[in-house]
Formats: sequence, structure tokens, C-alpha cells
Amino acid sequence: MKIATWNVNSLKVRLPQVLDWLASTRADVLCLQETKLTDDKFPAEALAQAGYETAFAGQPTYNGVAILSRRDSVGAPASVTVGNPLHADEQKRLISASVGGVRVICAYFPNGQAVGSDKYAYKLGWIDALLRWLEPQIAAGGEPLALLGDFNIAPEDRDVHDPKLWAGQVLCSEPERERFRALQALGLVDAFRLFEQPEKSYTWWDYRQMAFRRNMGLRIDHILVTPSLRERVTACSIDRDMRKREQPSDHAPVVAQIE
DNA sequence: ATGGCCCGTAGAACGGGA
Repeated sequence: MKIATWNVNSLKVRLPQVLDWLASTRADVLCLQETKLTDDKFPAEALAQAGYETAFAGQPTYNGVAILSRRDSVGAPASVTVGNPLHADEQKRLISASVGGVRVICAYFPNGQAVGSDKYAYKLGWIDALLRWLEPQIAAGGEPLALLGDFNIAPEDRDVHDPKLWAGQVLCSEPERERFRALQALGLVDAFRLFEQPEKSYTWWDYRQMAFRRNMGLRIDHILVTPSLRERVTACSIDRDMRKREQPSDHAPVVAQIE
């Protein structure tokens, strides 16, 4: 089973690329962030014609998440939930579903804007609530669980093109990294780091400054898995090809192969 | 030179992203 995450930065703009990507990768599960579409505008029909069932939660202009699952392999998303029951939140950043025997949690962590800002405080609080919600789910040790999405956290300096420039900045600050480690302390494992990877592997590059061509990026999109799933993960990689296209998202997909 | 780009909502610039 192939599971993936991709911040598409507007599904309206990126739908043709998403359809291309699904056709070429034949991914079984794809988690999307920043769809930026209200539910009435979600392209469920086009995706269904491409062989994918969908669960989605959107709002105007900002945020928006979705889980796509391949009908002929894993079937439709089941037991869909939106948001975190422990955290009232207007923003559509979290959707979960059971697919192919895995509890898939698709998350769009807040950006945080700048350390010390109101948005930064919201980000830390949002993650704390996520931790409180996930802890008993993981401790119960039931269905294998995968947390996929745009975490807006570069966990370590090796995930940053210029650690000195980014030191202490939002996405790299210690309180954010502490919370990433708190997720790991729950038993979640960074699938990407289970394998030998190229140095300077990133998932996001700014649209400005020719950042992609210069590989000035950050690794902020992640796939985390519980121990029982970890044993079944046979590969994990970043699909940089999508970032090379015309009119790309600023994020690249991350893909994990599960036995 | 500390900003450069892209997207949505506008129906012009601006907020937000990261």
C-alpha cells in the first residue's frame, strides 16, 4: 500500500497535477492540505472518475484538508471524523479516516507566522491539543495509525537548508521542535528517517529567490507511523518532480510504501 | 538592498503562506 501527503496550495489550481500524480503513482491513499475550497466546490466527481473516493473538510480561502483513497484497492474512507474533539477550532486542519486497515490522520498544522505572535501561540496550542487527542489512541494500540501532513516544523537542523539563518525562527524554533519530539515520544516514528536519504532533502521551497533551483528548502511535510506500522514501511521518499512543473505547489509530495 | 512569489478574494490591493 502506498500512502502519501501533499500540500497542494489550492486544489482548484492543482487538480490537473493531482490527477496526473495519482495516475502515475497509483497511490492508495493521498492526504491533501490547503485545498482552499468549500465543500460544495470540492472536485469529488473528477476524483471519483479517476478511481478515488474522498473525504474532505474545507472553508473559504484558507486551510482545507482531504483524504483520497483508491476505490479498487483500499475502498472508500471509513469512520471519517473532522477536527479534534478536544479542541474547538473553526479552521479546517484535521480529517481522519480508516483506510486499508490504517487509521489515517491528515493534518495541516498552523504556520505560526512569527515566533511570539498570536498565530504562533495558536500553533503551539493546536499541537498540544493534537498530542492530548492522539496519546490515548496510540496507547490503546488498536488500529495502526499514520499521521500525515504539513507539520510546518523542520524537526532538526539537517532538515533546513541554512540552519543558521533559520535558527530560532518559526518552523524551526525549539518549542515547535519540542512538540515534534513529543509526537515521537507517543511512539510515532518519522518514516522518512527510517531509511538512508540524500543529504539536503526538503519538501518545501519558497516561490521566491529561485529557492527550488538553489535547493533552499525545508523538510516540513512528514509521515509519522505507530510501531506496528513502522515494521511494514519499506520505503519513504519525497517526489521532487512535482515541484519542477509549471505552476507547481510550493510543497512536494511525500510517499511511504507499506507492505 | 532584508524583498523578490503565488493564491484567494476581490473587482484594487491585501492577508496569508513559510
